[in-house]
Amino acid sequence: MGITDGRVEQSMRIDAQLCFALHAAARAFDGLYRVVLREVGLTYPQYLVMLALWEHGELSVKNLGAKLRLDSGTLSPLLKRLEAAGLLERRRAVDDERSVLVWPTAAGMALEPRIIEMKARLAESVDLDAAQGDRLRARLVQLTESLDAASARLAQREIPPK
Amino acid sequence: MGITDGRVEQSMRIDAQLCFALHAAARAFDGLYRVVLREVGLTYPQYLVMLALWEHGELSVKNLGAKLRLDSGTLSPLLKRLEAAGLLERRRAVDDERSVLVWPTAAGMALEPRIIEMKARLAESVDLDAAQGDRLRARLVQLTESLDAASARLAQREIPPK
DNA sequence: CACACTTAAGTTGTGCCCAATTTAATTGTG
DNA sequence: CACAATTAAATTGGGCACAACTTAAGTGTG
Repeated sequence: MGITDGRVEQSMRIDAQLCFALHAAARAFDGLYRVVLREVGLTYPQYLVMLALWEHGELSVKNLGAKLRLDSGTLSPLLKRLEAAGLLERRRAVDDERSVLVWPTAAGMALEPRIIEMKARLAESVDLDAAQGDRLRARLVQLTESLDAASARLAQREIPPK
Repeated sequence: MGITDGRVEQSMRIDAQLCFALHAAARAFDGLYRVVLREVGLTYPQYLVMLALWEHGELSVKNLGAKLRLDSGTLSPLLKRLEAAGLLERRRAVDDERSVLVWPTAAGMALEPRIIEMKARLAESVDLDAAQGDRLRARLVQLTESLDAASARLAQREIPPK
């Protein structure tokens, strides 16, 4: 294959890819959530938005994006769909007309207990020790941070002249 | 918030979500790869396809899908784009006209050393111990399996009548 | 005050992902 | 052999993710 270092070549194998394993696991989780979320008519990202709103009551699009790591290009149409579904409302903030506030409607709030019940069923179905899962989660958060830092360094190096 | 069990409510918090951490890490990895893959004009899924082709030389769309966990709905247009870019070729298999075989062109093969060099730069930029990374990968593979098993169980329960 | 700069959402375009459906080829069974 | 069932790709449609750009609102400095 035109390379001499066995270790480098080894690192090219798909099943050795941490990145690939990460994607596969994320998609597997997605698939599982999709099955149960279909009952309430939500997609996984929509579920994350509702989760954030149940926790915080009201959020600006910007804050929501920061929490979910999504930009307005993704959120704007997604929020529009949730608004059309009657689960949340949107209004420009009075003190700063640039920002848009989002909060759950009564129907949106009514969804929470159903989702909690659903998650209980899910947790039961997946064989995953809670403590172990939390350790894994912590390692993923740490990984995300170091990846973001690396991205920032690379981006900076690519556009170095101010 | 209308629920009495503190632990259940705790499990609703976004930052407690393994699933969310997984997504965020996958997207962070994606972002990092995007920066460097842009130089060679590949997206991350396209890169995975090329990786599989460098390793196996020739694959059917079905086999490719099994390895990458993608279906024809995703692969068909993606492969079409890679073909248009001159990186691979496609042809119906002679022994079974249903299946389509895919293999890298010379230009596609020529990309491999560039990618290897690129990955070396990446590895250097990300602060990640190799052994630790591999342990994490193994746990993710295991998680994926148990999630898939749970999905299969749920799907079966939902459409029980034969 | 004026004007450049910055910030927040939204829009557009490209690509990915999946579900559902379609088409064509192959296989299995009476 | 005939014909139902299965299989492999491709297509269609909805939604997510991001880059690049636009618009409008706020900020800061001369």
